Amino acid sequence: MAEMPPLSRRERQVMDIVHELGGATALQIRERMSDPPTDSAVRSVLRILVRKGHLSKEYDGPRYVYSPRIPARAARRSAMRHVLKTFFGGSVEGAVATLIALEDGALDADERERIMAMIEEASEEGR
Amino acid sequence: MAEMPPLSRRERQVMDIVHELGGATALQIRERMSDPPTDSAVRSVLRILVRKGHLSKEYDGPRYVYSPRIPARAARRSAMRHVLKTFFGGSVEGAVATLIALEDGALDADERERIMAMIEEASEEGR
DNA sequence: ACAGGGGTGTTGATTTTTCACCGTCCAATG
DNA sequence: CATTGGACGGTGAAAAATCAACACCCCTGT
Repeated sequence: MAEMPPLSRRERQVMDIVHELGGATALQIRERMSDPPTDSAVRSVLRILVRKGHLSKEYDGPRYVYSPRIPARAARRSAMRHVLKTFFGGSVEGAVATLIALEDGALDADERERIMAMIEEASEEGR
Repeated sequence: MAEMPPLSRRERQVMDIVHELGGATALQIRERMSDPPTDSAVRSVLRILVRKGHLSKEYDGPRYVYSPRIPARAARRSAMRHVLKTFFGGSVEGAVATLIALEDGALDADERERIMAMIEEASEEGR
């Protein structure tokens, strides 16, 4: 059950789409691709991803829905940990800075409050 | 100058290492790989990355140092934007939550303060 | 019952990626 | 000098990824 061999280009592209949607059909996935190959090509990589254990198939009505085998929570953490390490030298501070500056100007009062609260809690837990 | 074809597996692995180090020699890169191929193999993908315009070579003393062609700032933003979209549905709040919970318990008082300050500023700017 | 359409898996060929062997160059060593 | 060792790039062959054609369903409607 080791996670071994990193994903190929297409595989990663498909995984990203599935992660973004939570779960998706072959068609939905193909629609979100910028350079869509044949429907059958998409299915090929889907099949591979299932065999490798990264996706699961579930029969929903008349078609299959593919979903990440890894819980969303874990996937999020893993992805975030990776960019944190790769691009921010592990600096949470730096990462947050970039994050809040991303959606230029956004971040309404509510959101701000909730984030502040989260940080409060997080640091209290630490003791 | 189009950024087009996404990187292959190895290419991405190498790019990540170079990003993490800011700049690196062929040897340094090879050392950081979990499954290191031959030195010459590493150099091959390096050569490709340079040709594709993702890396630049600079002669530092007796050897080449490879560095990302894209400014670190832009790379960071781009990477963060991608995980934000893919794994957090664009929710900055969610992303920050995961971020601060990552280094379990960590986040010393200073860091916490600085982050709070940043958020304050960010939201004030918005008005 | 038949035709048409969507959804799926298989297969084999083409393209890309990955890699190590090898030759060169240079600098330091004996 | 001759030799050794590190750094480098070219080349072509092996392996992997990518893809489209094709063949099967299973429906639904004619």
